[in-house]
Amino acid sequence: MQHIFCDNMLNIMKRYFNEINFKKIVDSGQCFRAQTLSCGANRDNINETFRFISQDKILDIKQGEEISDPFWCNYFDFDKDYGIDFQGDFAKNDFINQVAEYSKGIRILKQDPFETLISFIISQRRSIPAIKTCVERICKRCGVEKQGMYLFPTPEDLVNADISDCGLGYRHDYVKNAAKLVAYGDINLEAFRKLSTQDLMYELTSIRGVGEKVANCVALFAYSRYECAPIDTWMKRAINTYFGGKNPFVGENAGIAQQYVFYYMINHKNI
DNA sequence: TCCCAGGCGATCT
DNA sequence: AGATCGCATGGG
Repeated sequence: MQHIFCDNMLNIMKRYFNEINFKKIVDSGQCFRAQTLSCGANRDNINETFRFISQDKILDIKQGEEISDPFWCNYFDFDKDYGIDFQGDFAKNDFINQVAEYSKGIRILKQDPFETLISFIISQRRSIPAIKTCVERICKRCGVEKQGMYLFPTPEDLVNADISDCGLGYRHDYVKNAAKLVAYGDINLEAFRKLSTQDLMYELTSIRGVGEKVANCVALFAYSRYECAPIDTWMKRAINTYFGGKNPFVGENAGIAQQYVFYYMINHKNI
């Protein structure tokens, strides 16, 4: 079976999935505005607060705290059983074990489609810190202020604002064009939810500045298409280093396996 | 300073 | 259909 790698990795990981790890999610590269709020010296970081922003909601939460708000339960994908009991032989793989241990607690978020689309258009050929800087700039430029934070702009906000000095580079026109498509109703990101993954990918890649990789990110991180596995420079490196150049990230949970490997890779840059 | 970053579109073979 | 190239900017 082609997707045996992904199934095996989830099989390993199910042992660990009794707790979400907010810190890892903040640093996982799937969202760009979540923060770890610094909170004085504590060597165990036991009092760290994590701040998530989605649509017009802000959540401050500490590790171990319960979430009851249905909005955030949905955001953190509580309904998805990451401990799926896959069948098939278990091929012991040292790399899979390392990744599962290292990345345990990350979940695939259900983010706002417009924010995800714009953010990942901006993401191309940028480092994660640089993406965060750009996204924060456009929020501050034209997003609504709330509790000292700035919400991600609506399509209309983005169309009407001058964001030419937000450091977007050649992606500026891509962002403006995508915002116009949504603001003018030429595409309906909510209606995309009921498309097949194949049709969703077709619609997303028809937007200028959206290729296979960015479309996969939007499909996975906004529309929960777990079979979509974005392959960027880090994932290419992983494939070449650990899988002999053959992409193992295929199958119905490929995107989840991909995200765990991605998190491992960006935190092991010396390899 | 130099290299590279969650790539894409245009333009070739 | 595959391979190559230019692209704007910021972080390490």
